[in-house]
Amino acid sequence: MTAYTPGQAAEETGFSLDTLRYYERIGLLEPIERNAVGQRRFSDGDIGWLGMIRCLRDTGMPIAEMLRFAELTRAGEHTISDRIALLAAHDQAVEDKIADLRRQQGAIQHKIQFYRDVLAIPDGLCERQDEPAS
Amino acid sequence: MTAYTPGQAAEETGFSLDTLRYYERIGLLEPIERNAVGQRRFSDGDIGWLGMIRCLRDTGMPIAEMLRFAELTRAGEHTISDRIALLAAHDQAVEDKIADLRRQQGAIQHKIQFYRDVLAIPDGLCERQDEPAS
DNA sequence: GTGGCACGTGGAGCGTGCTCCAGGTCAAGC
DNA sequence: GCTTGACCTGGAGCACGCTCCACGTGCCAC
Repeated sequence: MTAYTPGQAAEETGFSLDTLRYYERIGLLEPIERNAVGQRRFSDGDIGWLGMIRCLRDTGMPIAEMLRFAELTRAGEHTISDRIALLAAHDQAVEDKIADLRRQQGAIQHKIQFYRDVLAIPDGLCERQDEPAS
Repeated sequence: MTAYTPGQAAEETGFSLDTLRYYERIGLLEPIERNAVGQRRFSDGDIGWLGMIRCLRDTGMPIAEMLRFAELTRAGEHTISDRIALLAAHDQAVEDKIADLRRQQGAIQHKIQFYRDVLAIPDGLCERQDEPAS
């Protein structure tokens, strides 16, 4: 079982030192172990949990909901179905978000093509270009 | 050519009245036409532009970059290739974001499956469940 | 023993993107 | 003529998620 200094934990997880302290402060991390002089020593478990946090965060889960997940996790095995529900809802939210992004991306690509077409028109032939609605 | 009251424009575009005024204030919209008593009347062109804004906003473009796009658009046709470049870069950013979401979604689904497996283990057979790294 | 460095704490501050508020104008309806 | 409602303005305030700061400790190298 490795112990990570704050610097190593930051390196490993990609969170800044301040963010790690912040997450501990708000209870997203449970209190991190300390060495003799009071400095944090992150465990493998902490690093793993931070991986989960990063995953949830990067998929757009707000901190409040991550906190709820953290609390469920701490509360023990009887909360597993709640955790499944929470994650499944989030999974669906991510699915929806991706579908939305794809849709909007289509509009952007359409617009790019519109501009390309405008550029392709020889100068004299171009009376007046009005932009389409979106 | 229809004219939209602020309320209608909000309805049509999904932006709040305050947001519409805010966008005009910061220059994301050019100054909206006013009627005799100083109330805004949005044109079809405004509504179309707001559709573009919504599309860019919802795909995560920061306001500063939308402002740049707005300025290019106002500057005239000689900026079209710049606009293409801007939109193409954003299109790529959206593509990357989607790929990222898919990757992280995989991890979430993996975790859900892990929890489902835990639930499937009959009570006595379960010595101790440690969570995987993520 | 002096620097430099990695860490600690509590609390303030910040960037983004709105959102709200007080106080006022006009038009329409009762 | 009074209320209601949609709008106006300038400016303050807010939610979120960090990020920075001042000041202090302990350890190691020179």
